[in-house]
Amino acid sequence: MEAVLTEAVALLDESGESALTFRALAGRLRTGVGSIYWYVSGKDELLDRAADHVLADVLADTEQLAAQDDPIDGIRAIAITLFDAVADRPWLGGYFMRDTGVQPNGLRLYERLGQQALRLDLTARQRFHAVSAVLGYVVGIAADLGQQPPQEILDGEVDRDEYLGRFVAQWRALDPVEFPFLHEITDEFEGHDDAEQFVAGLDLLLAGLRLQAGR
Amino acid sequence: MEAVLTEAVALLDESGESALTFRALAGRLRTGVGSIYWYVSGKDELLDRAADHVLADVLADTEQLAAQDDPIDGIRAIAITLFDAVADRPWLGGYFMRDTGVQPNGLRLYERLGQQALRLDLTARQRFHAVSAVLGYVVGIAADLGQQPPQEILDGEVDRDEYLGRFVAQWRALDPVEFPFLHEITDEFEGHDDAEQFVAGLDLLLAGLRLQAGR
DNA sequence: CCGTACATCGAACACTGTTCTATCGTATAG
DNA sequence: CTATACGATAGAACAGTGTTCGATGTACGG
Repeated sequence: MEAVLTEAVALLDESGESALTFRALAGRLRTGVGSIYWYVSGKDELLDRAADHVLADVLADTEQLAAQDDPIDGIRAIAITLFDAVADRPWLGGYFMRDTGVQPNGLRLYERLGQQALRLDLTARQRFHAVSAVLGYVVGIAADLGQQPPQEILDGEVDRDEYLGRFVAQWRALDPVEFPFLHEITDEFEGHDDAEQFVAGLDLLLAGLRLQAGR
Repeated sequence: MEAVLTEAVALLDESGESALTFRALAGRLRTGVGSIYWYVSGKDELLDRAADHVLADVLADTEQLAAQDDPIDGIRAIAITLFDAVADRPWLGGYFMRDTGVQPNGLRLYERLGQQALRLDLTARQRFHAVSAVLGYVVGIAADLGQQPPQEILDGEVDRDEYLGRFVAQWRALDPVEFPFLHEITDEFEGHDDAEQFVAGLDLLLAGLRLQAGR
């Protein structure tokens, strides 16, 4: 059982979502496809369990972060840890939101964020909305990053910078009068850092929360 | 061509992502599967184009919203319009982020948000981050809602309230000492409104942005 | 020795996206 | 009028997928 999950995660990490087939997984485990179905009801459950499996690590990493002085700093740290985990596991993005609320580790992570919110002077509803918003934001950015580059870059044929460069070139070719924002953005986009971008947005969200909590 | 897209969207709207198969689509169009490949290079492009196709409507709906007095109100209105569109098209969630930056309407929507941001007193980088954050947040919440209920509710067998009730019951059964937040949340979750929840988080984000822009 | 429960396996099935080739219809050139 | 080229259609074939199912093994208590 444990081996099934770890090997499934390994396959996902190495070659992405499409590489996780029952036959490939069975091959790795040196067993038959039928055996996997004894542990797992189907592919959906396999992916859910795999996602929750890696969430265990995230949960462990956020263990001591809960002791932060400022609860909002606590939320910030947890969110960043979660983002980092998803950043180098693009496949996670789409599946861990499905876990929140059902799978054990997803629940615990939700709770961990919520316990920081409990230390804020908010109504229950405000707390509910705040935690959901933070989680939703993390998922959204993660999903954005999750779109795996179209194979060429995965094979190493094309450089990542060159890949992004195509977008930039395409944007620059647009009419500057009709697309003033895109033109201004282009320079920022070139050589931008995903993590930095994520944190910048997170801080906007948390600034709003801070305002609401009167801190 | 146009018919292919509209019929594809119709299939997606009616029965979700899994219902859109080349054979089903060909059947509706009273044609062969091979014909579809003349218009579209594969399923990826079909989904991209379908997503961009409905974004045209969103774009039209946000047409007059750009004239808002306050640019942040403008961003708010555009974001809500986009959310509404995704809310009753769960399949859209996962595919329109892939469009932003590539497909025409996705780009225009991005630009439309950005033009509001241009009216704010921010650095180019701050603008870039702000717009990306808003879009990421919308996508994240949308993806959360996008997880289609597991068929039973789609068939009408099980009531939506009863479906959510299962979650609530499961949460209530947890240890209140270990999960204080979840217990507090439970009441809020019961009979919560998705749209209201979305707007609440959006307003937190925009409050932070307002602070940054000095308004 | 049996029997029962757990566990394994892989062939078979129904379905998917995709490719390929044959064919149609129609406009334009000779 | 005929020939040719080309936009467009159609469906059979292929490789690959998740899933089912029954046959087979293994362990252990009676």
